[in-house]
Amino acid sequence: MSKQIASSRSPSFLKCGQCSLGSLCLPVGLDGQDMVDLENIVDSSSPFGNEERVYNAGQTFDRIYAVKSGMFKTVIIDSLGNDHITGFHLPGELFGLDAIYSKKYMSSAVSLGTSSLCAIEYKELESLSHKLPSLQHQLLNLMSKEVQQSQSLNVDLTAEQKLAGFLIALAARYKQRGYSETRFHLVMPRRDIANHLNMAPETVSRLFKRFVNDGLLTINRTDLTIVDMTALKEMGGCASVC
Amino acid sequence: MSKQIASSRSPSFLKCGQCSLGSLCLPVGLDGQDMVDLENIVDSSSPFGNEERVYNAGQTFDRIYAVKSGMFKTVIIDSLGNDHITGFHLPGELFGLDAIYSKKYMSSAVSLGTSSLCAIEYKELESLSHKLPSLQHQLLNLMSKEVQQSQSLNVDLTAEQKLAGFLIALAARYKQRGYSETRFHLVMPRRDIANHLNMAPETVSRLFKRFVNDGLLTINRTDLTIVDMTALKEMGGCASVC
DNA sequence: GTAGACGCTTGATATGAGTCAAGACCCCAA
DNA sequence: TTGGGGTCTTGACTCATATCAAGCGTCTAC
Repeated sequence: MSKQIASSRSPSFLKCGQCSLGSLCLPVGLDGQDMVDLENIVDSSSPFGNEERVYNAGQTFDRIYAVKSGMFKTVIIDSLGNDHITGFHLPGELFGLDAIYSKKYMSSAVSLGTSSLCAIEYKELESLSHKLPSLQHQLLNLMSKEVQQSQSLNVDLTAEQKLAGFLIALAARYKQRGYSETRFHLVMPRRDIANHLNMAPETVSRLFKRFVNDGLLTINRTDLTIVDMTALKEMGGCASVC
Repeated sequence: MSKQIASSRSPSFLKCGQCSLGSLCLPVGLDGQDMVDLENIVDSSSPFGNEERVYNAGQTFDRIYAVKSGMFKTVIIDSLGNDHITGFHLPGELFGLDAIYSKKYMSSAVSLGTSSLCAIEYKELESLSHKLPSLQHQLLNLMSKEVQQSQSLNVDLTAEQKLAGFLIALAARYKQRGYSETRFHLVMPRRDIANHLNMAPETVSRLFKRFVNDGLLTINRTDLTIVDMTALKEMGGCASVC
């Protein structure tokens, strides 16, 4: 990828210690010199435009990424050429972790809208983790969370339950980041939501209509408001986040 | 759990350095004193009987487990009471890793047939990982593998593709452990296979019949022989293991 | 042996969600 | 302002797989 990566030393770079996402991201538990050590292995990228690629499946793994702003999706492609969105990544979340074992990216990472991220050389991160117990701890925690989340996506639910669960989880993640949990923008197109949840875009459309009719939410293109959170949670069966 | 756990110092315990699973399990990359250090935090359990529980969902997380012999399944239960088998674990594989983040087990672990395992206090494992770069490396690798695998289970496939993929992956894992990759025992009941793959037991039954009719495999209760691996792989679309 | 239980198989039917096809809406560009 | 391309919605129809309901093995216990 020819994307320009600014060094952490460049003036435009907001260091981890100053970043508002510190409480969600890798720096959890770090301060003083430890924080500086981490900052020194983090590089900040210039923004990505809509649908711009960070890396492609099959590329040699070297870095993991943390979302700084906007949203990224990770997409795997099976041998038949069908693609599947494994996740949408919000600010403070990491992606690329699935490549550690295989040493090459198993998925492609793509920007949704205008988004930016931080890149961390994995080799350096692993070394630094030996020195900094808190960093190792947080890295393992974040990977564990990832395991748990992708496992809970596997449960057999109706389309209705899956979509409700998806919205609840998204709301919770926005809330965690200090945004409204009842009103937010659906950055990704319906097609992407459908793909991620293994359903047809038409089904997503019909379900949204039903949710609106049932007074669970209002929606205007990408502007979504959750009207009855309780009912939505009940419907989703607390599938993802309870 | 009242299960007896023998200390690694007890005579019956086969130490990691002598264990044939060392090349798959945590000890990868360790030797000398490092191996001894690991052995000292590993406890070996007495065998579990069929359907016996190792831990229950909701219990406080303290240990991760490595399968020594037999097979274990991990089961999550959603708020509606439906259970879902997140995985079957073969010798050398770890489970309980999804609990690191949440600090309590998200799933229950259950023995299939007579099986045994090793228990590792997670706190001690994390501490030891600071000291031993190779151990940290392997732990992160195994977690990454787990992420990748559960993600690839999420792709939208037909029942036929899912079952074929499941058998291929199982064959590959047996091969890795020095067993035949074409002939093995299906330790788990049809019901469990169906549950894991999100289908009805009847569908599994019908598909097995079709696979036999099409000359892909022969099956006698739990005794399965893959006759045409190539065709099976093609059918599975290399979904899990290529 | 025989009875009971359990798991597996098989067939008939139902249904949720996919597919196909058309139309509506929205946004941008000229 | 108008035209064109994309995304989203809606309706009609199809199909894969679930569900329901027997029936069949096979194993165990007495």
